Amino acid sequence: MNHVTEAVENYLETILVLSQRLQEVRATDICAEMGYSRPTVSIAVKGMKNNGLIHVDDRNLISLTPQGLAIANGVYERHTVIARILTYLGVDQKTALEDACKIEHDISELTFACLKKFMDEKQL
Amino acid sequence: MNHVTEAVENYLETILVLSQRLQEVRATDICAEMGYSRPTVSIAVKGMKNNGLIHVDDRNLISLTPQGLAIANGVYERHTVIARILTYLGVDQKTALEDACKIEHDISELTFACLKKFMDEKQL
DNA sequence: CTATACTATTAGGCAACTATAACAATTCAA
DNA sequence: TTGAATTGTTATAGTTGCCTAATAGTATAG
Repeated sequence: MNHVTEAVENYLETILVLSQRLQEVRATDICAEMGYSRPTVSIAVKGMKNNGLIHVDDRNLISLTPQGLAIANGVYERHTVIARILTYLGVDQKTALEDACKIEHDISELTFACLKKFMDEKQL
Repeated sequence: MNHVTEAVENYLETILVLSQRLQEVRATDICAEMGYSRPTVSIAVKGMKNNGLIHVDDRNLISLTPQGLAIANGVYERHTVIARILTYLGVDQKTALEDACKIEHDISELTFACLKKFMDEKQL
């Protein structure tokens, strides 16, 4: 598989979140959520489609493939754990979510496992 | 002042570390430390010089200006605190340092303060 | 059914940050 | 003191990821 960039991780995570929130997900929804222009999202969608990360049907509705879903779930889980740990350390909700959005792309499997273990032990 | 990119933060941090390790710091040393080509570092050095972050003397020796030093110290302090906290959570030394290199550019002032406070309380 | 609004794509561009190749300048050792 | 190695720079190019402007296609309301 190709390397998945931070940008693509963010697109996939956004699609996952939108899938839970909306009946249907289309490029426009991604624009609104991420604050990017339509051409930018259009090109990103094309790329992710070509890499088998998403499926785009004949009505332009977007869904995650199993492969894309696996990545999205991974990123989202990191996001959640990081945000929780930052909150536990005293960071306010808003900042914790913002910082988690960035850190989620940076940590190794190992570090993630340790963070998760720590929070599990704290029963949070 | 201009926005300092992650790349520039890394160059400044590297110069700080090299300054402590070596008598003199030149572009070549940065190449060796960071694994970048000479042209790449040459251009980065020129930019940082123009932005008043470093000084380059007539023998091409590089030093941090007060402004550059302030940034480098900030990044380095984040790096240290993050690496220590990850180690405390059970991450091995090598991985902790690698991940800290990435996370150090992403966390807000607020999150950094909380991380530091946590480690201070643990007396680590 | 047609005009409007909405959605998607194409074309062209720009800023960062990296690279290689080639050249210039400097240093240093024989 | 000259030839080789080291160091630095210029020119050129590729990738990523964003943009605006313009075009094309689709859906919907009158």
